[in-house]
Amino acid sequence: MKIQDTLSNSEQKLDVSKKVRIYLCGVTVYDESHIGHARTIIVFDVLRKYLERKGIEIEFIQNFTDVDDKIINRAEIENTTAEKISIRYIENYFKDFDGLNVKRATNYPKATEHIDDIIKFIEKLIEKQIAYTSKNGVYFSVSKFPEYGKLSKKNIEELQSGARIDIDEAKNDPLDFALWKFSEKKPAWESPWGKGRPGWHIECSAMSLKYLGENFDIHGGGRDLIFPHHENEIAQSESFTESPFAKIWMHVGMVTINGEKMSKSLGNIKSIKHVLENWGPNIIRLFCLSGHYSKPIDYSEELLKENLTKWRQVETCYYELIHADGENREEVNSVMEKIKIEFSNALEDDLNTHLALSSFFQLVKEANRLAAEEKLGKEDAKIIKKEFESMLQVLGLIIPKMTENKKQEITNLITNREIFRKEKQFNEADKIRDKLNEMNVELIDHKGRTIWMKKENIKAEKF
RNA sequence: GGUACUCUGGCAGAACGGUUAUGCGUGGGCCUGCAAAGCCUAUACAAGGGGGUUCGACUCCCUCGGGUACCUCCA
Repeated sequence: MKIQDTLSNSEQKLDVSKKVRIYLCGVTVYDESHIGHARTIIVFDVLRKYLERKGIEIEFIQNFTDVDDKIINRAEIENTTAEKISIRYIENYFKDFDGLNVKRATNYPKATEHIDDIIKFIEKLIEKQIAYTSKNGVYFSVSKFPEYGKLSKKNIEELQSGARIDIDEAKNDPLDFALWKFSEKKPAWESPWGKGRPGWHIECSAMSLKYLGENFDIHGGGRDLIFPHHENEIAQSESFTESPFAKIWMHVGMVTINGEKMSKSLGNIKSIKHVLENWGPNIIRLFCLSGHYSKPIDYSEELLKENLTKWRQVETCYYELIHADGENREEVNSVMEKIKIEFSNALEDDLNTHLALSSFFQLVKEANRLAAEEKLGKEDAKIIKKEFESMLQVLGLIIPKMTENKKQEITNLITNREIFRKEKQFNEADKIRDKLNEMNVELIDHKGRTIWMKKENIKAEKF
């Protein structure tokens, strides 16, 4: 598999000969997550699920930043503790992302639970004279890391001349960044240099090293983390280990809205909770995967609607497949084989989910075509269904399941409707159909038989 | 201002020098008791502007222009 690497600015082969170690920068837990977060995490979810389908073992680490000024501010506003805030939003996070059908990471380390590791990390940097203590905290000396800027392609002189006026005259150099901030209040820990809390970037260096070791395979996050966050991580980690940090840097494009980045300050946030309520997980995932991950994607109701149409086709396909009972054999093997290969090839090539989706929809169309032409045999359906489900799994899409009781109830209603239809009592027959529609069950009349499909309840569809 | 990315048909979006993908939308049709869903079929001579390189460019180079992101916290 090839992945575009931000550092080398070229495609790199992912080594899958052994366990693949991935570190994804997660969220700062001070507020609700929005679909910008969702996209990044869904992209990595698909990457992970695809690799796992190939039988590759994955160690997937995603951190929670649970110590940060924003959390502290929020706690002050609400007159509560930072810990309570972060606990609340971690719970919130899992609610959102479980709802989006994102597989849980191997581990979700939190900064506050790794203070010792962070302190040890900083100690060694001080020992190496790469970090220094000032009156406000411990700083990383950027000038001691000559390669600084290699990820974001910035050069140090330009950064220095363009640096905004820094209030902190305790720093040797305006580019130096905090590893440890002195503070007496609230979330603060003892350290060899004084009471305080870690800076933002150090946690990822310390925790990725702890859980994934040196030189792990993929480090990811949103594009907006390239500078300064990931740049600083490289500086810290490579100074520490004196060996290359991550092998591949994979960055996901922003979600925009009306062409502008979705962000708190612009007030154009669409929370996952809100979108999930209205559109459900499948449509959101289809939307997030509809373009190449590295490019921005513009959020709009029209696009979600477009994906709703597609999702209905997927549902139809599923129910046609499970209800297929024909004898016909169309020799569907070769087509499926072709689609299957195209699907995988697309993902192998820098996780081209858009092309993978095209293949997937080709399968859906093929199945629906056979069904519409009354040619979908039971055996063929089995073959198609196997691939269908495999792709569904990789894409993280889920057909809502039904209880046996409900299925029986539907079958009974359909039988009754058939009787009315035979007797040409169409009013009565239509009443049953309406009743089923209210249950979000749609009937598909084939020649000589009627099948049903359960439609996912999409609130936004009603508007 | 600097750096990076980006600019494809009504919309969304691929293809990384030679097949004008694909989806949505729209028109027509099939199926149906009527619908719905689905399917079939038609539909766009598209490549930000201008130059090059080449037998041939959406794809490479130059240039001009638009957009976005980052340069402070940010997925």
